[in-house]
Amino acid sequence: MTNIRDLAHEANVSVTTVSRVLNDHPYVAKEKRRAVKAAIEKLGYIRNQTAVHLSIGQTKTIGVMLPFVDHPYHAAILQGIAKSAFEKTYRFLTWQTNYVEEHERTVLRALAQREVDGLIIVSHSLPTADILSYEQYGPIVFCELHEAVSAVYINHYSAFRKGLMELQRLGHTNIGICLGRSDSTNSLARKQAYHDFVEQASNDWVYEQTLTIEDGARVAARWLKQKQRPSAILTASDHVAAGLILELRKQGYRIPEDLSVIGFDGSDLAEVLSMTTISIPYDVIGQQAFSLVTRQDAATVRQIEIPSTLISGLTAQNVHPVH
Amino acid sequence: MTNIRDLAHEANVSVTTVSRVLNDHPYVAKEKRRAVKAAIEKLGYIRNQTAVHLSIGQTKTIGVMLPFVDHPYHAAILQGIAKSAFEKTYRFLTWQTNYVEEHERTVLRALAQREVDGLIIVSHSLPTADILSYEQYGPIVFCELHEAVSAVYINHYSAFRKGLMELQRLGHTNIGICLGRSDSTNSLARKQAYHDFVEQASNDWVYEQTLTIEDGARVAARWLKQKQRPSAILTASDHVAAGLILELRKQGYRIPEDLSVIGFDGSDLAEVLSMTTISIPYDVIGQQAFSLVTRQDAATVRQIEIPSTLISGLTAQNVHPVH
DNA sequence: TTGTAAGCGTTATCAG
DNA sequence: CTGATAACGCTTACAA
Repeated sequence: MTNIRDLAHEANVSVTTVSRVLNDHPYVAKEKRRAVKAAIEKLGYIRNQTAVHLSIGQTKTIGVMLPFVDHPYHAAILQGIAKSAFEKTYRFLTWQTNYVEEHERTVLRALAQREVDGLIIVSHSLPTADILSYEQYGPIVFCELHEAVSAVYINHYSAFRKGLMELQRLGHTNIGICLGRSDSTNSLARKQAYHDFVEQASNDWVYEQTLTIEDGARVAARWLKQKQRPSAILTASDHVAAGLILELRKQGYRIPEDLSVIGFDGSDLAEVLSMTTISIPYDVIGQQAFSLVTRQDAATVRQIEIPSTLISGLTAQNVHPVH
Repeated sequence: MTNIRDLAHEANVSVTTVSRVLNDHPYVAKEKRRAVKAAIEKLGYIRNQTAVHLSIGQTKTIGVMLPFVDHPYHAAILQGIAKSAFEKTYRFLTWQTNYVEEHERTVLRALAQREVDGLIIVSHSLPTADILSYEQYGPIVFCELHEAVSAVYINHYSAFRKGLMELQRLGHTNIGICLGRSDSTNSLARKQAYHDFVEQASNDWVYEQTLTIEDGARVAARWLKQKQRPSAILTASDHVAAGLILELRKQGYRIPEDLSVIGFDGSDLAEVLSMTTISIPYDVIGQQAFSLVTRQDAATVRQIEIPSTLISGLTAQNVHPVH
């Protein structure tokens, strides 16, 4: 493997000059520059990035911690990161943690070991304070809102409020909600919005621990068993909404006549089912998180709120009058 | 930042001994080992991986080239890679190319520059030969079948055959197919299967360039306009099938009564729509590709075929007799 | 404009 | 068992 010393020898210059040519520095005589380029060509030289990284003390790589790479909205964030990284000729390393704390620790260790210059944490289960103790090794940006951390986030309180308001505008008073992981920051904000804005809020109508299509079907089963049923349900993901809708239709119920349903994410699934949903620009989250983690003044805490949008579909309508 | 020299000084041993302790080598006296560990603790030492990489001449990182990180089946492959990489304490760098050749070249260059030890190419548009010229820099594994390359692949010919046979079993003779990118290896294999196994094969019933839900809706529009319509369509992705099914239902047609549809991938979408589909274990592709690219004898060409499975759903049924 | 030489933080050879 | 010392391949003062 040819290195810059070989080049220097071949071109009859010093390694410094070679390095300068390689990095497009000024102050290199035309002929020498030409000579170096010729040597590069002749010897088929290719720069060894690892050596560059060691020398400059940076890897030009950022790390991404997320629970699942193949969940639609995490993948969408990843795609935003990929886009930005490519544009700025950065690389990114991805770690799938499955929310396992020991796996999350591996990611933090990688930052400490200088494998990456900074970290984007899409979602985590480790206590925030534990994570922040690694900030000494490099900037850390979250995609969920916490106090005193840099974050690019969705205001789930106001996003949920949007959905609840829409249902109330349609005349619904008996409204239920589906939540994801029980104690996540997001779920807490959503629950808060529910209790703040829905007068008839009832814990019987809070369906917790719903994440997948199957969970949606289970919500349907529970709804069917209830004596007092909500006339509308606001979910925390299009997947759950889809499971709910399709299971009820399979049972002969009509959506939205028998139950209004609003999804969350604005995914393909929502589009396919002409779902009313709250759309989130996940790719923008990724892009902003990337730009935050690579700023010069990355040490400064910065919080960027990403707006959500209600998309009207055919799964939520005026409350069905009781005969 | 404390380094092994500091440790050596603190523990009163040589850097070699420190390195040995760090790497759990035998032949280190108990007390010295203890002394080094104490020094590590005291100075809060953390190993610099970049230096390790430069020294051992490997990065313990593999690169992944794929067109879109947020397309369901690419994401599923990625998740398989993520799983295997984590288990073997490897890292992986992801590049999203959007099928842009210049972007694909960037990835190859990264291999040459030793940023990664090997490459997994999920899908590409660059000529295979161009890619293979980079094999001198490290092992390259494809997720599509080509001659003389290591690959983990789906036999699209036989997978499509499965779908076509199923439709014929149901009595269909007028069968159409949807294909993705026109000249991709996969499309060619699928077209071949179509012509080999369907007697009434007709180019009017080959819908090309279909990749998204919207494309599926366009297939529906075209199908509606045709005088001679196929009674069944085998698609190349659940997304396309979903667009087709939902658009036709919207227009008042019944699936499968008016048209039998078979999807491809075995995605969430298929599940939601109770679709008949051909399921592919994409995560397994990722895992196998990873194990191939990290083997000792990675230079040897190895090809691993991944099996596909027909999943019966409610979107394909016996051909509707003409009255 | 150019070059010498000292890092960057490890690993690994080889002699003791 | 242990330790000098030479790599690994590049960047960057500093001096000329």
